[in-house]
Amino acid sequence: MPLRIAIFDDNNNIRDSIGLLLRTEKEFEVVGSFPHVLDCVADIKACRPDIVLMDIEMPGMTGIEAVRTLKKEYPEVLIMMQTVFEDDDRVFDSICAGASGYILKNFLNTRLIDSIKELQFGGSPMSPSIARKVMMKMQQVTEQMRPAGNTNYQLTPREKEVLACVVNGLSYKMVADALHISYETVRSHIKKIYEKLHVASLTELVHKTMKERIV
Amino acid sequence: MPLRIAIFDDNNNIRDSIGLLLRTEKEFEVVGSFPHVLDCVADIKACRPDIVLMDIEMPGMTGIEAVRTLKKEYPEVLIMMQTVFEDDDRVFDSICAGASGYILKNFLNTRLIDSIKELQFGGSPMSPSIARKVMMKMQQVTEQMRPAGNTNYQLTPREKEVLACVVNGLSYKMVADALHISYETVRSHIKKIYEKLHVASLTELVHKTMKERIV
DNA sequence: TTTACAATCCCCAAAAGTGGTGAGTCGCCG
DNA sequence: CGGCGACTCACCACTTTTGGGGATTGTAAA
Repeated sequence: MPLRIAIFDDNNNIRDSIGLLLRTEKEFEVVGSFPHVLDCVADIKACRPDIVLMDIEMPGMTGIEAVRTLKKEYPEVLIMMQTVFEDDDRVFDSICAGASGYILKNFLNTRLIDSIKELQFGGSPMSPSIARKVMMKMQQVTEQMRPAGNTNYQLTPREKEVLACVVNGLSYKMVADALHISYETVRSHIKKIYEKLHVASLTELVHKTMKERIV
Repeated sequence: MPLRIAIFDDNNNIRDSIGLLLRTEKEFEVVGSFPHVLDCVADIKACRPDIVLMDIEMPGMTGIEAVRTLKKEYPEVLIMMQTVFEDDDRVFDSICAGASGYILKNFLNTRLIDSIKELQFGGSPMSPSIARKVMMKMQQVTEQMRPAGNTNYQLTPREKEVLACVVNGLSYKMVADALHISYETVRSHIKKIYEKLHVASLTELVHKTMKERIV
């Protein structure tokens, strides 16, 4: 079964040359080639590609919006972005929008085939600088996820369960019901948790728990 | 000026063969080679590498903890992880801890030199499957950053003030005091907010507010 | 075996929050 | 001007939470 590929690019020459290039590979089949993304959902619906090559600069709807739209409708389609410039920020955005790979047009001739195969087999081909950017963003985000880091309050498993419940908005009674224990037991746990987290009310508790990503 | 490289790996053979391999490149200089990471901070302080090759499985302190520690002390040092198995999760964690690249030991011979150079010139060499994992995590995280996106609950400025207070753990009385209004007024605002956010208790309110990044 | 602690349950009195209803002032817009 | 909405305040009845006390069981470490 061949790998079905669709191309979106406003430049006819590039579209054609990509098509020619891809046709040199037996297992590739170019099933669509479009100069804009205004009808991209309908286009994809019609040609059913496995992989989409998406130019990032296009008239009308931009490639990155198209990615977002397409990914919402067809999450299983893999999208590889391509751009002339090493336009880090926009490519980065499009990656966040749902693209799985990225390649510079300069490298189309030498790297396109390999990149598509990498994409097909579970990889995410991207240029070095983008990779670094993604890594740093990654680290930055996970960093802000745990502010104090090693804030270990030594909650017991049961206490964590109770905490999870109240944080999700359950009242003591509902927690008791959910965990099949009595109302008074819930209270006992809560009291302990209050001591351990140094709070004195549910609002503080929820706030601290969510801010510090406990439970 | 040569590129200074340090190696951490508990396997002497691997450490030696990596050293030999790297010495074939004129611009590389192996400035340190250590069988464990227990003194990694001191080691780095002593040999001052530009790039660290870090084995992920090691006795005592694990490679990933070492990454976290080192990055705290020497954020400018680039760290490349290496592992025998394609141990996605742990490698992924170490990347989050601050590693800038990752390579499978199988590929050491063929890809190590290139990967180090890629690292040196601003890239983030990593195996395809890890790249994909990172991408997906990236998308998932940025997704949860804006949950519904356009969740506009039309809170008035005053209501937002009140909300900010209660979310920070203040009781009604304290809010009243802080905003120089009466207790009953605070209650009025809270009631309105409850309606607008479709919640029925403070815990739900705090939870929803924090989850959806209101205030 | 004693000690320690998680987990379960109970009671009382005080404090805080919830729901409903009503109502006054102010400023803005048609 | 009249209506609307933001902001302010009040009262009543009710529920929920909080801060003290205490008790029992079982398990696991000292």
